[in-house]
Amino acid sequence: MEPRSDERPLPQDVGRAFYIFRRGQPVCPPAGRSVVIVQGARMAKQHDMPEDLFRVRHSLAHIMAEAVLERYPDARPTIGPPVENGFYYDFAVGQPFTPEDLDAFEARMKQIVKGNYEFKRREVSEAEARRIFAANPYKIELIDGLASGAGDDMGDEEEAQPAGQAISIYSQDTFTDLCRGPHVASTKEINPDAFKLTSTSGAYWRGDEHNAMLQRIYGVAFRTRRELDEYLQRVEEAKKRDHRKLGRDLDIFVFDDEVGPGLPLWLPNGGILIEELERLAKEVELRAGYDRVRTPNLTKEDLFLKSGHLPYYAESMYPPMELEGVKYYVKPMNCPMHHKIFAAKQHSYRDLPMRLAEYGTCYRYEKSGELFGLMRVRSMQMNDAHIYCAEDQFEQEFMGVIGLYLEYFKLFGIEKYVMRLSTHSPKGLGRKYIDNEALWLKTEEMVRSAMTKHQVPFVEVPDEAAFYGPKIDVQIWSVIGREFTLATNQVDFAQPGRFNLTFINREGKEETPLCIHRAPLSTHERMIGFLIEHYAGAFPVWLAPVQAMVIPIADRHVAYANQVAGRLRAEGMRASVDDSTERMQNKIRKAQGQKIPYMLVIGDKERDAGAVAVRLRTGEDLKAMPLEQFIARAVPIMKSRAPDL
RNA sequence: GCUGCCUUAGCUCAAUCGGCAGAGCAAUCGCUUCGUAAGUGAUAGGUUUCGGGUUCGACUCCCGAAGGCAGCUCCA
Repeated sequence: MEPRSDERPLPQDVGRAFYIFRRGQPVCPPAGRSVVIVQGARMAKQHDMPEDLFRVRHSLAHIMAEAVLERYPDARPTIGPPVENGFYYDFAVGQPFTPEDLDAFEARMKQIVKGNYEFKRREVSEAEARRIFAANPYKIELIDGLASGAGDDMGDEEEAQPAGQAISIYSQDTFTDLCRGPHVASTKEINPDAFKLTSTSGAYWRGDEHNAMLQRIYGVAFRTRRELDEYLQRVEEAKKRDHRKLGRDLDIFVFDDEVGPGLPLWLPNGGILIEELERLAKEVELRAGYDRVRTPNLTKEDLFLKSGHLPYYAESMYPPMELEGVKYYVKPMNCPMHHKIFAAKQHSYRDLPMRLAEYGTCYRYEKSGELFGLMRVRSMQMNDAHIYCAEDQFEQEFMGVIGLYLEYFKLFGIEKYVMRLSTHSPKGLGRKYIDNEALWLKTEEMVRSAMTKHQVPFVEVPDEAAFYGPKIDVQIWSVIGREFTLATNQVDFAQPGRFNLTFINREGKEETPLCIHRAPLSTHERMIGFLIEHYAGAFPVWLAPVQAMVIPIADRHVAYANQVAGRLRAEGMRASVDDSTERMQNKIRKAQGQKIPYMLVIGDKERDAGAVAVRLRTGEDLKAMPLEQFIARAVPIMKSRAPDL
């Protein structure tokens, strides 16, 4: 088996796809609980990770604040929670921190830890808390929140505390912080060699870009030096399979400054990946009853006004071009045009469900800082389709799409993902979301019950829906740990009405269909970015840009090598001949570097016997075998899209 | 977009205090014709990302822009 994208271990004891999200990050389950809530998960936060680590990380955040305040007395600590692998603390401070600051903070923290200071908890009245933190407007704001029953310095606003509950403060050495705890009893519980400050960055107060920007310092912390080293090692290893690096090494894609940021150029090897994925999608979608359509990359403004996209998405659309007084937009999604295709004909209930598929190319003007290799780009080709169905067909259609997800994940061996039911939030109605709460609740329940009935595990996260309806997103992680939505399955109760889409039902009356937006194979960009990392560049045979490299040992073997490659190509394999003047060893090394599945070495013996000596990229040497025998082995593996070699 | 950092040959990186811009790999041309992860010689490759400034002199210092990286925000 080829390596999978698993170097960022999931919390232990957690069933796959069964863990909890907090602020979009998966977090550990309560100690001793192996399966966790699927819906509306809210939990006592001190149990998000083993409690001793939670205390250590949380306490280190306070100790870091002490070190920061010693060096910068004007800094104002704001919020500093433990997080996966460590902790951070956000400070309001005049000057951003420098790498030298970090070194100094870390050195000072080690001293403090070795000082064996006690962490003392004290409960204070609201008035006293206001006195203690009078010089820190951020803490005062937190106290305001506590007094009114909102969150605390963990930044977890959803987890409301009863109003009027006692306010607690924690002190160690010279530092006192507003804090719920818990903490270590003494700094001697902290291993001074098992933590490290890793980075600084800007971060908005309370995660809102309209607020002031604070300076965040991240640290990682573990129980032992060894665990810390292992973590740092894992991070280094992960960088090696970063799709941005492998994409260049394997000649899959490039970015060019003169073309523009976020606009990838697919090299021939990338072109092959795209072709293979589209071939897969077309086969699967043909079987699943989809019709393929094609639509323009450009449409008049009116269409996006009608769809309702412009008010919500204008910021991430390329600005319009105006011709003869008419504004045209480059499309950021295909749906409005698919709706128009549905509307082009009158439909009977007998036509439904109607499934319109298109690998459409869309353009979205993502903010510059949001671009990320292939995972977040400005031009993308989506595995898009829209399913128009009657309400009583919804469950089957929606779960049919989920079935496609699962089929693809099995094919690719994707095991680390989470399905997320993204729902609306009441406060976003009319702003982020279509203002029809009844329909939200109804469609959310439709999805929830369909998923539950079919026993597909999911987590539920409010305020993540599309503007037109709830959705099931499939969350995956890039090799460096960033979370992305890979695939999506969205309910749309808004656009069919806006487009006056109707069908004639059994009673002979007009009825508005539901629409399901879905993209199980994501976009080519994100899917391939993910697959590069998932396979660490060692693609299964069917995806490998070069499937077999024929390696003649000496010049006199080149003619036969070309013959072999020709025979393989006749079987539909992508085979090349390395006829460079290098030695065989060097040719093998290069082919290994390109992660080519099969290396076929050819010398006198093979030429004379009509054979090939097969070396797999795993290093395994299958020795010489008749060419036809190799074909009998490899071609079925290729055609069946098997993971084997 | 915001905060910080970075940008030297196709790639990975050097260049002392401001004093002649270098190496490995890759590429090209030879020699070598080899049995499972680097044979060998030579050649070429640079307006040090771009635009200003300071200086006798700038890869090096200052200002601005572009692109990238980390995080925030946002997202397929």
